[in-house]
Amino acid sequence: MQLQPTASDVAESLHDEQASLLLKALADPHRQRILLCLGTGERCVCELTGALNLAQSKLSFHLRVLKEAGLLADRQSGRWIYYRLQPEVIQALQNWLGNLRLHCSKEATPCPD
Amino acid sequence: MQLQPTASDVAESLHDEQASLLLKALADPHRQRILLCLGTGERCVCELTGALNLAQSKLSFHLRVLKEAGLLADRQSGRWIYYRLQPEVIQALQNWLGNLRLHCSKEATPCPD
DNA sequence: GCTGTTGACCAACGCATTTTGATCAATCAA
DNA sequence: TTGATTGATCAAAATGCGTTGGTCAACAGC
Repeated sequence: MQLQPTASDVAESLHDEQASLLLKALADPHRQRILLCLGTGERCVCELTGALNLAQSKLSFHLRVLKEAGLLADRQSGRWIYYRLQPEVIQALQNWLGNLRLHCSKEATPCPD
Repeated sequence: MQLQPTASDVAESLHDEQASLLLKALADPHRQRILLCLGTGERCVCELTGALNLAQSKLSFHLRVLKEAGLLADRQSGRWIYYRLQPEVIQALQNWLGNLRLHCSKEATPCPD
């Protein structure tokens, strides 16, 4: 049973449904801060708690949302759990957005009366 | 007084606050469908109502959210109002996402004990 | 003018998501 | 084994967001 989309699932382009999940996960300010922080490299949860000044259970909740969307991966090392971005998934979302732009400049046919 | 960010405001890169507004606007499935529809070109509200099968006031609400985020522009022609995507804004969001990927692969320094 | 149509706006309601505080499992050191 | 630390999970409360139905302004045709 596959819980999260793997990187290869989304490497090239994204189904609208997957894009929807990603965009929903990205919509929260706390989660955006988490992503910005992880944009500088992998980090342990205990580091994130301090860096972002978030209550532990709140951080854990948002990390889970991001992970379930496929945006984050984690690894355990002893007592610590390290999270990192999944750049392929972000790339796929960039591509999805890019597709929106391809033909959007076509002017509307005027509404008949 | 400037209500929405203009295209040139966001042409190159995006402040985190602007990105936040965009991502929040993108988080709703109805709004995603609107964008996908407008991805094929400019459309009148009355067309969108039919194409997306949305109640008028619901559609109007979501169009406003997207417009206030800067993702859409509109023009009036007689009784009709035509909406279109703002490709520069979408491009800017793509860039914002791209920046996340630049340095994200740096491995964490192990947590000291 | 009057009427029909298009589409924005508003407030009340209801649902989904977030927050909070507590508990629990796993790991490690003493 | 005991106690401390890390981080996930749960239920309840709080918050935020979307929906609904109604009203209103602008425009066009009669």
